[in-house]
Amino acid sequence: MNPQPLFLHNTLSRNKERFEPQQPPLVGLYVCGPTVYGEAHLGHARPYLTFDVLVRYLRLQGYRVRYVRNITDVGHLEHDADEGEDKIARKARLEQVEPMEVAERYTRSFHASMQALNILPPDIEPRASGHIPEQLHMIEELMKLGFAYESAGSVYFDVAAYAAQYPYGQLSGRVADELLAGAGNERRALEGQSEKRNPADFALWKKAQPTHIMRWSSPWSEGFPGWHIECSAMSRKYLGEPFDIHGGGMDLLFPHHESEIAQSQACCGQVPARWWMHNNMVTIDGQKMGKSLGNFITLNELFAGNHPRLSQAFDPMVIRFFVLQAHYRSTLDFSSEALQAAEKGYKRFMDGVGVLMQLKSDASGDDFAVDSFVSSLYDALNDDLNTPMLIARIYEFLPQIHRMHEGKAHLSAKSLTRLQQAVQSLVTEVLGLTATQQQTGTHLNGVMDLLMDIRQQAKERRDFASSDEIRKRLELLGIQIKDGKDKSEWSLS
RNA sequence: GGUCGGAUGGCCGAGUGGCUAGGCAGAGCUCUGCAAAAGCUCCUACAGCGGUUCGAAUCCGCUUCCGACCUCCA
Repeated sequence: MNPQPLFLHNTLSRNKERFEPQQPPLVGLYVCGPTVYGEAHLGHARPYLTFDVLVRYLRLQGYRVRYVRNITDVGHLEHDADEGEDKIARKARLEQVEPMEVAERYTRSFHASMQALNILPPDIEPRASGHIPEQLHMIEELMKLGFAYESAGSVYFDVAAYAAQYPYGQLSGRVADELLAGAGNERRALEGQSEKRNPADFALWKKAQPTHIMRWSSPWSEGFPGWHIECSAMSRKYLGEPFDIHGGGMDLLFPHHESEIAQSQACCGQVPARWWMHNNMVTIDGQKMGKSLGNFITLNELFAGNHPRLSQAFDPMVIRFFVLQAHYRSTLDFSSEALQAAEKGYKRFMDGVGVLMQLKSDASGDDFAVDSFVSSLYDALNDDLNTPMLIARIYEFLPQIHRMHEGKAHLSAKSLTRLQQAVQSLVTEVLGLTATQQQTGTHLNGVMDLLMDIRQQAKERRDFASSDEIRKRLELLGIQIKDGKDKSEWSLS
């Protein structure tokens, strides 16, 4: 248990603030989940990884976290689609399947990728399509309160009416007057603009065009919910208002999260979440990795090494380690070289941790201060989840571990146990890193034991021609032999 | 144009006033029948120009360059 306070950066104040939930030990966390109309890519992995570490750390500290992460399966208007049709509907027509079939397929694929990355599932994973009544209800409330209006079957949020009563733009630093005056709208050609009272207004409900397949009944039209209302309605339903932490990618800051705040504040009179946390983007060649830019690499491509930019396949744990080696609020530049560096570093890291776990105490005194080292590890996480700092401090400690392993340094049983427990819980439970799994069957293990015995006998006869022949031919089969002092080890490469 | 964030050694990436982060690559060494792996050692960078300070990668100003958001996007 860590007695030190945890500081988390709050986008609302642009400062690190000491985290204290409203009703300890309960913590309510909402994270914007994926829109399931395509394969998850590396950029998607970042927020889920970031908040996975947060949830794991909070739980280690004894908090009871309710983690809600939605699945957006109702589709949203696609601006650059020719007919302005629903993203999911468009994909469905192309693939000749039901829209929900597409959503289901990519939801399953998303779950598989998350599991591979050892990202714990959220406690509640609500689907937008399953919460249409809640969204309709919230829209009706907003209309009743005078913050929304109907226009040609669609319903829009009235930003001017809202801004007259509440501060608008506080999260993103936008100035309400300028937005209302249409600043930055020069390049907009959004469909439906003429229906709005003001260009800054955003849709709560959209009337479906005849070609639009995904549609639900509402008091105003057959249509579908607007771009931001699902998160407001679902977070309110499962976490109440206000809840503790709302998370998501930086690109959602505006308009998505700003709109969520406006909707919820208009309804309930307060900002819906106390902490707003935003992870930075994954870049590739200095540019954001994103669907619309077409420069993304899917997680499955990374796991399989199946992309022109990749020289090899990467273990999901290496991807996880790679992402955690950068602080979540910094951009992270992707390249195959950077991943290869992470792969090698990860192996050394986990090997060192593995050596530590095998250590036995044979001393009564301590050769170094375990307590200050362990607290320095917690300090890193307490400082706005500084995972790269945590990793670096463990790396720095690796030589000490090796000195102990060689019998050149010692720790008492009590200190060693404390060290092992701390590293174990931080590396395995919080960072979520586990040794990469080697898939070997019992048959292979048996055959390899036999071969290794034969080779060992050859070595003892100083028949190096034979032992080298075995090693060379196994290497061609993808099995690597490493000779130690007394015995040899093998591994699939 | 507006809002926000960056520029750190060959590459990735921490660090908000003094104590050379760390990883990868590279060099040397140890171990070893050889190889591989591993371990040890070395490699002292902070875009530019001013300013504040005993002292600045870190604070302030200016300049240059880059990115995110302002339109679905993690």
